[in-house]
Amino acid sequence: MGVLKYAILGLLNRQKMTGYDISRACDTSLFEFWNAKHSQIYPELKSLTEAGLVEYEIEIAGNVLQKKLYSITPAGREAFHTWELTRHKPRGVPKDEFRLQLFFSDSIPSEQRLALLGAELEAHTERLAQLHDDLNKFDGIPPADDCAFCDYMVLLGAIKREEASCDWLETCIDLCRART
Amino acid sequence: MGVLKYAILGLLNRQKMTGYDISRACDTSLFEFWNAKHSQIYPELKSLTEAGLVEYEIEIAGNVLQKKLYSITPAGREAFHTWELTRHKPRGVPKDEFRLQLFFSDSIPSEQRLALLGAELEAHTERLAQLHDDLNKFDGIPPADDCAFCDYMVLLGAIKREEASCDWLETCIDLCRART
DNA sequence: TGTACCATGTAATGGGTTACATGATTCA
DNA sequence: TGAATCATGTAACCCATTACATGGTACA
Repeated sequence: MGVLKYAILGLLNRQKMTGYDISRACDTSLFEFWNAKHSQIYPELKSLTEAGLVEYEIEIAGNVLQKKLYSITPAGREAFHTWELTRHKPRGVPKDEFRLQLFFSDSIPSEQRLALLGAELEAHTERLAQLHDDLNKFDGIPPADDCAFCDYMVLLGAIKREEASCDWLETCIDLCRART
Repeated sequence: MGVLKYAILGLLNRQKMTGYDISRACDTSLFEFWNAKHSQIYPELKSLTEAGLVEYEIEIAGNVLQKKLYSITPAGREAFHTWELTRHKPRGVPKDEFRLQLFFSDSIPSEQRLALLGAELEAHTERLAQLHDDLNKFDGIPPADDCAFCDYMVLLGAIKREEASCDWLETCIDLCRART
């Protein structure tokens, strides 16, 4: 495993960044499919530096503040490229507390189950609306060799995922109502 | 957190089981939304026993083999029921190595990207076929108060999820072809 | 001058996987 | 009698989160 490593290398393959920038990227551009806290990123950058896959230069911001501006090394690019071309076996199905709850919901009254389903649907509907807003920021489909095109594809994936969740939850609600 | 605890309590709320049975259940009925290895389950059962939420009786199978047959206690039922009725905040988006890879795929040749997308589509298509087989085992929709109805709902969820994945991957493949 | 944000780290803890370790039962 | 499966556990390690800890910069 050790996928975080490649997330970082992939970002640095595009441009020089600080640990803080990488942390920001996890909260924004990578948000839909990866995440990491700064407490994980800084140690990882340290070990990548020791492994010779990245390097840094100190930059002074303002008067005193030292920023470490990281860049990828040729060895790092090589490692990233190998990973990028490899077909990785999917890890098991993601854990989902809501589905676990629903799986055991024959043990609670029907109205309570409907309440849980309704709340879940509301959350996904809201999330879907946000994603549609993000999609509307695109001015047409970017060209395929542009990294904006990748942004576009993963955003489409997030939208289809949320749509499927909403669709499923609506079906469940209908079924519960029809069969009670 | 500590959701595994409730997965176990939920199973024991239905029937008495051994640690091994619980382990099996994780690989089968819970597979679509939860999983745990036996090395995690046995210690958890120990701590649940210490907390008074479950208890066990020794059963002899064959001549010698001692099985621990666990059952839920009233306190355990209480704890499970509280969890079951609570609306839990969803943990962040699940990590997805493929999407990470796709996000960085502007760095590789177009044919390679299409190959990755094709392989991923194939895997999801196969998985979808399996799930449809599982659905066909149902003889109509079970009544809403039956635990088979819960099985049915989570299976529908798994199917919609896979359908969305296939749909998305097909869209990506089309887009890549159209814009190259 | 205060607040939001930029910037970097470590420590403790929890959750989870892999590997180690053992032995009984069932059925062909 | 051998293989698949049932059955229970521990140890080492890895990944990740929360909390601890510090301080500078930009801007209103």
